[in-house]
Amino acid sequence: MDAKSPSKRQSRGRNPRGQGERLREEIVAATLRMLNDLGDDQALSLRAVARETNVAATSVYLHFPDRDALVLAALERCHQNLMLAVQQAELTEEGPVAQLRGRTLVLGAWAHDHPGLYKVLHESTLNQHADMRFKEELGRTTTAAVQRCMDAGLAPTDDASRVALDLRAAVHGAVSMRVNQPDQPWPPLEDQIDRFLCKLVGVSPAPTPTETTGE
Amino acid sequence: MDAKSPSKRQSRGRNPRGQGERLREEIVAATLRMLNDLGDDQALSLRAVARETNVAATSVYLHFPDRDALVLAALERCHQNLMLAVQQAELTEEGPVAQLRGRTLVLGAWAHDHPGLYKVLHESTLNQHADMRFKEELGRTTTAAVQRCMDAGLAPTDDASRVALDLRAAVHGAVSMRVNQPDQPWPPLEDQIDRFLCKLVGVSPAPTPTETTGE
DNA sequence: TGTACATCAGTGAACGCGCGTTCACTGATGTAC
DNA sequence: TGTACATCAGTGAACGCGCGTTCACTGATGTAC
Repeated sequence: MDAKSPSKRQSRGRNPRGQGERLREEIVAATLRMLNDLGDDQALSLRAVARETNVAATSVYLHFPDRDALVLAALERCHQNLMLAVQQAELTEEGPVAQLRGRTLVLGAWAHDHPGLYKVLHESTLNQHADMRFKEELGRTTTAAVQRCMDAGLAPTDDASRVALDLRAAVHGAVSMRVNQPDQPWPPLEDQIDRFLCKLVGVSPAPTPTETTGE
Repeated sequence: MDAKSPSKRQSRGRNPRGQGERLREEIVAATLRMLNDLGDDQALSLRAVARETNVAATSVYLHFPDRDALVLAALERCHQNLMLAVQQAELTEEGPVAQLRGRTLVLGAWAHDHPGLYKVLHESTLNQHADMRFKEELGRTTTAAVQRCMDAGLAPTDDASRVALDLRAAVHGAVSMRVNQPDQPWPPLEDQIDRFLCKLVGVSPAPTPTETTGE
């Protein structure tokens, strides 16, 4: 009899004519929520997404040809969100080094806030079986950010794509370990990222000596 | 009529009296083979393992209380194998730097040879839901290897466990990216590992005979 | 020596479940004439 | 203005499948007496 009653679904009601795409959004949102909880794309079922959306399982097929298409669409949306957060961080900071640091820290923070999604995006078997070329953007923008540091003379000139790859690998590894073993007593990610920026990219130590982040 | 006939299982025959534990070994071996192919523990079914072993599904219960116990036992075995390979590499090399480099390279090579197992061991959701404390050994031995470099004056003295964690994170990230996106055009892992050793640990460049920087 | 019994190594049928997907359908809202 | 028809947004029942697990069993080999 209540909204949370598991035995019988709320009717939810249908969208007005011409607004059918709204359901698509709700389905994608539910998919992202569940993928984040599960941390594994294979564990997600189309039927569970439908239940979460308060909709018949068949209704999902109104917007997605099959389960895999649904998951992939959700992950592309997820990647867009992540890229947006990273760009936002870059715009907030001034100077190439602060921008590179800002975007890297935000990536770490995003992973901390959405550990399951980070896992699915970067570590699920979908990476092998599906076309996820949209992910290449992250590599390109990282290289560009590193290149800007070098161009400004704030990092030793080197092959920017190679340096960016090293940085990306190190940060991904640090994040991955934390995401996969959240109960382990990890030291602060921020400090580790700063070490990577110093040692791998060669920028001078973080401009903020304590924790006063920017302002 | 043939060994590979999918419709009807070969009888396989039973083990002689007192040798029942052999089946356990076969089941674990099949589990590891399949986990490596799948790269995901959730995708592995007890029934599939039984089929692969040419045995009734119920026979698995003779040696493991349930599916999860089977997977966990296989992963513990898997970790033992990995540790053995790493130790072996360490014994082969002479000097703390060569030993650290050797163990790190072997870890990378092992991941390259068993990408699915590497994924399951380090990136599966089992890490969150099961007790995999046996994995802590890898961290301890890495720290010890780094400490030996510092003690010998071959790396700047620092908090060895912190430096080891940075190295481990970086290498894990580099390996993880390659394992998860095997079709991407990655540069040689060996070079990347050498850069990590130089930049993160601070040892002098690899003693490889190619350009002989420090001979 | 025979024979009853225990143990060992494994089997086959059955259970209930959730899954992805297909199919024919419902019922409200718009539109052509 | 009425009315037939099209479109839209979504439903409910059904399909066959593989799954984890339980249960009672089989049949060979050892052992006590």
